[in-house]
Amino acid sequence: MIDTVKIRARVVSVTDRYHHGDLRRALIDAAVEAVGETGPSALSLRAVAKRAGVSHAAPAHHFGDKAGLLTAVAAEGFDRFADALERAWTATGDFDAVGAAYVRFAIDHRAHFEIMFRPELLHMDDPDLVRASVRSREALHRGSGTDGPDAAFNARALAAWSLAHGFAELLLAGNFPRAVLDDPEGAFKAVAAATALGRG
Amino acid sequence: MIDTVKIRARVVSVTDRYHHGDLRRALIDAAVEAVGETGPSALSLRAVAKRAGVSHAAPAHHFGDKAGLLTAVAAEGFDRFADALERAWTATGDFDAVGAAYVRFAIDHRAHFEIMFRPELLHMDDPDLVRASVRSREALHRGSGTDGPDAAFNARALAAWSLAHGFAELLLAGNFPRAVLDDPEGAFKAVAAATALGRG
DNA sequence: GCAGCCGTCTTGACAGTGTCTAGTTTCCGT
DNA sequence: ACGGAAACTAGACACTGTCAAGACGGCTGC
Repeated sequence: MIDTVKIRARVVSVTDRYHHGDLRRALIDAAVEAVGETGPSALSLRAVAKRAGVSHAAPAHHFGDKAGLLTAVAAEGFDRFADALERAWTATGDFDAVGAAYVRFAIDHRAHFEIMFRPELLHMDDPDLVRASVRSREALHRGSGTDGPDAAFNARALAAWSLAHGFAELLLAGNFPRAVLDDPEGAFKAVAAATALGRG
Repeated sequence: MIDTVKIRARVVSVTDRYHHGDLRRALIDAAVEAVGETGPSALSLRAVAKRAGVSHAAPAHHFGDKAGLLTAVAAEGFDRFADALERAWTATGDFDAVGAAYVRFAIDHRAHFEIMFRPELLHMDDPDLVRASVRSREALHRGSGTDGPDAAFNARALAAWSLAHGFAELLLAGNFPRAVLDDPEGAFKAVAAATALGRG
């Protein structure tokens, strides 16, 4: 308890010091914020630095370059994504719910999601990114009832993934009517039902 | 015949003149080329201008700004997209083929496709873009057997669109194994078959 | 046939961008 | 207490998109 207080005090007071304390974390948060406001294309590294209250070159020290920062965001996103999918699967045990969680994540963590599937913005060979993205792929395969060694070649697995991903992408891009936006998870379940991919 | 020759000769010889002749067309082509090489995020208006052999500010005159150029590319893309979907539908009359055409288009016209569904890069209120995108949406609804007044709210229509779109996006982003890349249309048909969305 | 207009394109400038280098500040192990 | 290493700053560079002003040339009205 004493430790907790100590650490909190340190983190707070540390903000205006030369050594930030946890600048890496702060930069990721600032990047997520900025992406949430302006989209990933318009993201400026200098604006992120300013938001975190550090000099314009500080991000490069922690992430190498712009793609490095986005890679860190994507990796964090994939980890939370895997958590969400696993949670939905263990709670309900059917694909409808996992797919709905897929869509829900895209909406609630839009900034992360908009970066996660953009290879040209990332360092695709980053170990953390690879680990996290494999983790969420596995969670999804489990959730679509297509677990196993050759899940990648399984038509059912590809169908489940494509359906959820396409739904999420089209939704975020503004291609769906109001009714879908009002109840995205319900809409997705209706869509999944229309494909007989329902329970798996 | 004489006219054709005359026009061709004019277009060719006109390239190095002060008045380009069809700079608008040339800039769109150059943009598509550049996007195909470097992706949409790294697209530089100045690089496009250089590629077309004109000054760096020439694009702005025809398209207003960068988003204007991309909007023109997207509109052209949606028109060709609608053509392709309509062709597949009238030729075969089933959804499998229309979905396969969806995927085929994303691969063959990757540069167009990568721009078409990125609202933050476009002027979404551009009349040409709206017209063309509505056209391809209608073609798709026809192709998924969900034509009619309330097609947008039809779960089956959303399912078909989501499936094809998700498959295409995931494929382009490099998330599918080699086997899928070798025969994308066949893979999609197998995926569609797994959903009971097969014939419509 | 030719004067002038207007659309087409160029030139130059500006603020903002990512990234590199060198330098300054601070922490931490000894 | 001190020396090395890590964290961060400051300045510079080439490049970006956009804007204003000007140069050019095809077309229309006479």
